[in-house]
Amino acid sequence: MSSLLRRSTILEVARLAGASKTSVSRYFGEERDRLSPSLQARIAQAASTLGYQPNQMARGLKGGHSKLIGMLVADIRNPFSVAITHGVEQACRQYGYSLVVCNTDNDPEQERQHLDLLSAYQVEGLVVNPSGSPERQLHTFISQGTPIVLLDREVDHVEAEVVGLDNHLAVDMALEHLCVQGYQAVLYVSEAPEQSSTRQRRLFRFHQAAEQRGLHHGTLLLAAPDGSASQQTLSDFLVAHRQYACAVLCGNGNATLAVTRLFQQLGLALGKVGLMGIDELDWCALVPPGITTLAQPTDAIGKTAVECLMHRIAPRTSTMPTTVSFAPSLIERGSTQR
Amino acid sequence: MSSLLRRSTILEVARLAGASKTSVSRYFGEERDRLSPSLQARIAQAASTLGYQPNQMARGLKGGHSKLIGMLVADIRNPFSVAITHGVEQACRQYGYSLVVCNTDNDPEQERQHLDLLSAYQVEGLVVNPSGSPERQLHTFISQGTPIVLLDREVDHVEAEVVGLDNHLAVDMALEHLCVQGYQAVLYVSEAPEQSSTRQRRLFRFHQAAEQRGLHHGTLLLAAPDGSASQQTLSDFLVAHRQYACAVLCGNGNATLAVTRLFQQLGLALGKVGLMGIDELDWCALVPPGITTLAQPTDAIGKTAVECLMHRIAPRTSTMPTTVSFAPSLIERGSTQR
DNA sequence: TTGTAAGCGTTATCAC
DNA sequence: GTGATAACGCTTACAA
Repeated sequence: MSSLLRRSTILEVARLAGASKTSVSRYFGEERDRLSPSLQARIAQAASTLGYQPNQMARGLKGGHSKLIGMLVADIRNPFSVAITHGVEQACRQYGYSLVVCNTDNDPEQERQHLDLLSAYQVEGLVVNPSGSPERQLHTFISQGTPIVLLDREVDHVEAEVVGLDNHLAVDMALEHLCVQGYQAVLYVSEAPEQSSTRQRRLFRFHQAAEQRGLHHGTLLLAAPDGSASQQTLSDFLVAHRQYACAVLCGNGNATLAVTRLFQQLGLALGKVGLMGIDELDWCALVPPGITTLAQPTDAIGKTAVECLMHRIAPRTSTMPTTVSFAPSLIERGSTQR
Repeated sequence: MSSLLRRSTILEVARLAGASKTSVSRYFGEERDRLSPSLQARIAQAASTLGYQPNQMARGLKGGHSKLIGMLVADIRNPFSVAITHGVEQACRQYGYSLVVCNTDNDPEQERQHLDLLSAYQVEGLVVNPSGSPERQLHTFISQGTPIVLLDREVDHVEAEVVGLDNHLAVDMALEHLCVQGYQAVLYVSEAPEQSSTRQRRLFRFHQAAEQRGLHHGTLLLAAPDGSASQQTLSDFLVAHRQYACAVLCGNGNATLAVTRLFQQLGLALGKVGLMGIDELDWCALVPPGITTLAQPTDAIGKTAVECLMHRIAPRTSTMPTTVSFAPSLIERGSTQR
């Protein structure tokens, strides 16, 4: 029975095994092989009877090896973020790291605090889905040699890999699909683009590509949560283009949610007025006749982010690219069927 | 400009401020008041020019004060869990603690690993939404004096506060509502109840209360994800009770999702056949005519969990109750309107 | 009010 | 192969 009051230490294991601290340390570190089989056995035995487990705090103290990865999420209640977090966590565990997840609720101040904190815990790497532009602090990490990966959003003047969706491609795929389905006028709906390079990029590409295709188009920036203004903008757009087949393209999951509500408030029939969203959500299949989406490969994105980190933590020969973009996959449903 | 290569240490601050390590330590600890204003000023000055921040690893090592709370989540992709996690994180931050979130994907083995890990990081408290029955390990924490709070699910033989919904009340409220709306036969749908005390409790109370009310009732345990068997069970129930007004009560969010899919596959009209779910979800308002739910006060639950922990970490006069149950709130929508 | 010095549990650097 | 021993950065008696 090993329900001691105190965690046992390396010294106690060493004594019980008739060995030195060093050997026990080696056993639990990278150098187990250097120990003779008999010593290994004794240590294993002693450790198990004592229920010994190395104290990570002490480990982190000496060599700076906290075995911790920090992750900053802009909005943890966003299903997309959750999916990515899930991927990141899995990958971390595979590499023997633990993940400290911090949620910033899109608040730059909280973001700053959390970054300080993660630095205080000596995280060995950082996965950041930025809320603001914490350039200074990220530079601090970089200059200390802590690798950083940016998720989904870039930060000015911070050189780090950026992992995320190929926004250019995503918008193109969306418009292509809408055109094929015969829609002639498209309204793009986005959350406020100021804070997010991804939102800006999608928005910009939308203008560009819609122009190229000769589509009638407009933009709706979501503001007030009650959606009063949005409702007006949407119906104005539909009226102005009533001679065309109209569709709405949503820039992310939140936009899709908001617009679906608007459709219901306005009594619009999905499909008659097309609806398509970037980001796949649980319920997109459930709102009849189903909402067409562009799904992001969230697990792959998370996994890739961690891989970038690992390559930089234990530097190999190959240099990594500075941007990794994934293609979305089209999930076709009734909302884009006229 | 403070972009040094290495984090500066307490010693450097002390030197620059012309003070001792102890004073600097006091300044950043609980004893700032004991220092003379002039000393405080000098230290503040020095610390800020050096960009000093105490190393939490070192702090944790000496006194065991890691300022870390560990949280184990059974399924991080479940919106309910996310909401709770959000609440827990906020509360932790308020108390000056950071949160390490570990997801177990409902896998007892992962759960064990994560518990070992959290213990290795010297977490000062634990919020656990158990996947299995990690009695042994939880006891280890308890015997080391680390307080534990159980979320939503109990674990046999582990004495710890349990924070969650008042399941008894929730089921009663649901049945009451369904009765008032004129439904006479109710099918209860649940995920496998083996692992979860909450699921068991709701299921049990359903039988009991449905019986008391003289309702016709049945049970559907979700198994295969494709839902083939479930579809059969549901339609059988409806056929068997076709002379009554039928409704389905879903035991949690996943069940609601699954059942909503079934309704669509079977072409059932919401309301005609009643549908009600425990757990509120983003999209419940969006599937016409809206799905009636019982919402859990997730923020309150998360906050309470952390408060329990804090009371035990810094023991006060009052003893805490061993169970804290919250009442759900009814959100009435069209799916329970005949 | 302030400082000195002894750890905390581990890893890294040398020796043997 | 194995083992002393000195850090790591901080807290905390104990002095002054």
